[in-house]
Amino acid sequence: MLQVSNIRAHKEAYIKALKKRNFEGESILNQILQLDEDRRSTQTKLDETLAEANQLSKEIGLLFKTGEHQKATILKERSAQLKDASKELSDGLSEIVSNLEKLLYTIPNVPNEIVPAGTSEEDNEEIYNEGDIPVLAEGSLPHWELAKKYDIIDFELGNKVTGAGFPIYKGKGARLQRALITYFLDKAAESGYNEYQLPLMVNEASGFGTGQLPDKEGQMYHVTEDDLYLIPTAEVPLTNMFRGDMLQENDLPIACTGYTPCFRREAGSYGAHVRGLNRLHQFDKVELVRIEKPENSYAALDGMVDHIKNLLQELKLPYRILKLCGGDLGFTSALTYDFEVFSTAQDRWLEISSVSNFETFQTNRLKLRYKDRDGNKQLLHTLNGSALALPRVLAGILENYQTPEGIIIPEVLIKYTGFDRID
RNA sequence: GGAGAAAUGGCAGAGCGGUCGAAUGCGGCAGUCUUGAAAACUGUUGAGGGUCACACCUCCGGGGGUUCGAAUCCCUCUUUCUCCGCCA
Repeated sequence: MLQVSNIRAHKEAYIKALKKRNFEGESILNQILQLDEDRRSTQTKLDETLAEANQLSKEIGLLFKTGEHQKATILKERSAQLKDASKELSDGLSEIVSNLEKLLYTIPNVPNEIVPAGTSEEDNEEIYNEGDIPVLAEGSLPHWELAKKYDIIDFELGNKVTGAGFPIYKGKGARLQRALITYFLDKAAESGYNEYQLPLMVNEASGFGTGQLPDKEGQMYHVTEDDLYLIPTAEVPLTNMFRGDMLQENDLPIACTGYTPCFRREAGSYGAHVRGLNRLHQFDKVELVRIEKPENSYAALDGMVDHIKNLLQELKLPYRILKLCGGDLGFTSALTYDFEVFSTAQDRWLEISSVSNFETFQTNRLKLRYKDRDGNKQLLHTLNGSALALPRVLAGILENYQTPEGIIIPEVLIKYTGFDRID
């Protein structure tokens, strides 16, 4: 959520930047500024009325003490008038504030100046790539065929137990998953991230804090009986641990990580591109979250990119990094880099990580601030990134490491899997 | 799930329906003293809105009510603790 004070100060720049994500902001920003004016003037009137009522109450109290009941009764009438007036003003104020917030919720984050304009993923900029795309032997298979051939992932069984999009990993498939999780967590610890084990359901306030609510309820599974939401990513519990906090300068930066299953409804996604592990309702992911002072957040974003690069180098998977264009940028993000692994047998790139700086967009909702050396309170910046999302990494490993003798396990994983080949 | 008790500032802990945004202690910050530190002493120290700055307004778990006036009374929800039940 943008800050009204910033909208006032940078209106023209914001309108221009929002155009990069094809958001026409001029009229809505003007409405917001107008509502904010109304808010303040109504608040002032209300304050004056309440001040008079407070004063009056004190006088009435004194009159009762001195036994001047008649005078007190006269003042009580005035007090009743003030009460009516303040009721009206405060109702009006609530309505203005609620309208103001409704508008604020509809505005996406302002893209960073280096974000390219664009309308879809076609316009994302490839900024880096690494790793050779292997030339596979004749008869090489897509990962869902390999999964079946080696009996390591059972899609039908998951379909039977739960439904489409809930695969069951079996045997070496399950162990490979567990190996990847441990490997990713160990690497995160090496980079200074503190590990957490998190709730998989969150309350409404948390969904709101990170921007899943309101409006994007459809992405999350909702447990209506208890009004809880299954997390679509560990970002939600990780970031919301700090909701409402006032941190000290020496608490910063905060770097935390957690492995969780992630649940996504993905309503309306069907077709060939969601086959196999490409898109699931439940998948595993190790997530990184950082809370940074504003002046450090972009350096921290680069650090996260380096961390993920290192994972892919060690796994020896061919990958590329994209800088998302305005049209493809998530609602809450100011700058996002996507990592994609090449799926050789499918001949397409699969997104396996998304790393973003949200600047103050989340912290403004979370009321997450710190006190700087001079005692000034400032909103912090939040960042997060997947490191990594398991299913597509698994897909990449299966497809890129397939040989006629079976699937070779990447070197770095062997100490975690305890086997070096799936056959 | 049932019965009872509680929820106050960073923490601990007072608080009669009317100068209570809230005693006191600890902690934090600043100063005096000291070569330095500790101790001692003095001062200061919640958040949000608003203002050039004051004034002023709001907040004592959340919401509602009674009253001229509520941290204080009533209703309700949530959470925590104790006891009982159930349970990996």
